Amino acid sequence: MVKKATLKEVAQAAGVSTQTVSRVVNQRPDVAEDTRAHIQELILKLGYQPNTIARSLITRRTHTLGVVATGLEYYGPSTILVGIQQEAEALGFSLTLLLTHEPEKEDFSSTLFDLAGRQVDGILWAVPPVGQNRTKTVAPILHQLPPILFLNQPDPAFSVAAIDNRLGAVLAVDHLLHQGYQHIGMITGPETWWEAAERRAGWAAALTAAGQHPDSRLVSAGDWTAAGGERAFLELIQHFPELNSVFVSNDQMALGVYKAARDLGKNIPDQLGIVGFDDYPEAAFFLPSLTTIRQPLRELGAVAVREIVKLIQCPKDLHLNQLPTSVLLKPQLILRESTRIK
Amino acid sequence: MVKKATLKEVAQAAGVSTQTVSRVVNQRPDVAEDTRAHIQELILKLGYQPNTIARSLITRRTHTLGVVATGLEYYGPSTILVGIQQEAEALGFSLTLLLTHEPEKEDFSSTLFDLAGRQVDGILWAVPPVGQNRTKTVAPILHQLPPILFLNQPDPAFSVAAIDNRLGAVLAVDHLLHQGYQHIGMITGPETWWEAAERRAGWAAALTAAGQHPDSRLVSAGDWTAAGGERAFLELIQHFPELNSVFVSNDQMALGVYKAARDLGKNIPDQLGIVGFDDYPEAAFFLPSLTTIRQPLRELGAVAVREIVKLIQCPKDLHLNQLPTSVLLKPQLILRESTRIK
DNA sequence: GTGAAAGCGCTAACAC
DNA sequence: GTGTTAGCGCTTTCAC
Repeated sequence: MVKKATLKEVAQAAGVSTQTVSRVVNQRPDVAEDTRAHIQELILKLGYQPNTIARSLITRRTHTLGVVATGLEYYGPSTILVGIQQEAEALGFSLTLLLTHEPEKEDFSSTLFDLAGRQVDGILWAVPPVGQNRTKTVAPILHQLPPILFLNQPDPAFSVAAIDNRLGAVLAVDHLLHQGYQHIGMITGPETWWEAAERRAGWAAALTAAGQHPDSRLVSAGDWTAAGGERAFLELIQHFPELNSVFVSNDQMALGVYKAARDLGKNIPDQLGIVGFDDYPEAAFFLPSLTTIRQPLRELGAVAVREIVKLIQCPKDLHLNQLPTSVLLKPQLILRESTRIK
Repeated sequence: MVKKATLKEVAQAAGVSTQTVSRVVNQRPDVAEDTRAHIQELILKLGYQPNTIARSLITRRTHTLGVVATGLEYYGPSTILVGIQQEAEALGFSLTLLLTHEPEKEDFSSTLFDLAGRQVDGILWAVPPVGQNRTKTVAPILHQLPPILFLNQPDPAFSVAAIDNRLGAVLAVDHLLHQGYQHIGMITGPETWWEAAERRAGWAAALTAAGQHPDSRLVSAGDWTAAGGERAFLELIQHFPELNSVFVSNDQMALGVYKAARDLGKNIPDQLGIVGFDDYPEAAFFLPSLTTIRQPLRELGAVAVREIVKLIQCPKDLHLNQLPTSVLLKPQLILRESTRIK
């Protein structure tokens, strides 16, 4: 790469001070029209491109959001990321992306400090919290960090945007009950994911409300994949042959259940009712099509960006005194064939 | 956010020069052991975090790769991104992510200049090239940009890493022919995607090699989604009722074909053979399971990072004289039930 | 081993 | 309207 032109060089070429060029570059009004035109011409000619890094050093704004995510191979996380990116772009922010692969092992504080060192204006944390160590690890260093917003588990100590997973699960189970299914099993995601825990809790709550006991043996854990869903279902049905419906924690695992059902000769929905979670685009194309819980994932990403930008723009001194924001979006039941009893 | 400690403040607290602190921070050997220990302690105590931006300004290295991608909602692109991120992290690079939504409309050069202004060390371009304007638009400004590598369409003028999509299509069609399917249709992706065009070309080449005419009426375009695949197939079968197999440009669209086949009462694989492309995790769980072309997508991402890092580390003066690199990875046929004729 | 001086590319604050 | 001065936080160079 050839050396790029600097502000100073443009200024010299134009015979003006760097300040004047700076004013042109930043579209300030107080420059004479012909000076501006002349400089603009030189900028083009020299291929001048402002050095964002130098600018950031002095303005203390990078217009960059740090995004920490995991599981981009799954529908949920990648859709949220798309939502984040779109809104960020619309608001003039770019993204620095960090992916973690083993959320359990992750060291919160070093990742956060890394991002802080990069001078991101704000942080979006989309990794499931493991246990309660968020409070323990993050709270004490919060004052050394830029504004941070978590995309899961609401917590009065932090700003959060999330989807009401528990409500989604309740919608799913209530629907199954309403359709007349009696024995409702549950296939959860990995227990380290907050989403998985919430969906399970919603399942339990809905059963309890209906006067049933949410026996933990009615629950089996998958790993978000179809293969995991199949495995979990086979395990479940072995212990509970009378099971006639399952609430599955995501659509991919539900597909695994379809396969197991076929292999066992169980008809969906007559002998086995299934409700998934996500409403990913293929769910409508399962055979039979999958009843599921639709999540506003892109909106979640967009809301998260809007909230963090609000926090960023709030005057620094108010920053810590301010109450953390908390947004909870509602999911929605999508009725299809996998729970339709004629 | 509270004001963070600077190098200078640490130096003052320690009663040494900034230089000495800098040496400690950068793990230089030439510092007395007790000086180092003392400073290290203060760094911890003050919560000092080096400002990467200031460092980059002077070292001219950001250890950041700019990634321009699109279609993260699809399996291919998001898997490539995961591969990119893993390898980048392993090599000590972080990512600045730019997503474009309408690759057709995208203005190459402004995006590239934007990234260059952010001082990324290298650029990974994972957006499909529209027509031939890559050559026209990018070539003339190449000398003003950091090293750039394209994740598609090989071109002697640029460094590229890609998967041999054409070969994949040939594998698919040859397999169908070998299984005895006579009338082989094709469902392509959007024509603006290089991958789609290549797969179509491979289909045509394989048919031609077998003495058949690749009639363009045997081709229908989808949009990578199951819904699009269904639509494209219905269109196809209406014009060619004798069609008994299709090569579908990705697995999601293949799922749409399954649905159409069921609605038309066509049995897979006896009356309709189907080969997909991607081998995304759910393909093995389709009913019947889907024969498809597996792409080494994560590896593609990893290779791309390795190549761009090589370019970055190559001495600047050799940079432009050097021949562009080109890596082409091979896909693989995965045999399953959707093409099995007993 | 350690420090002083210079400056990366840019903008803020003020003077004229 | 435009220029001057100062300095963001750090590393480089070279002196001691």
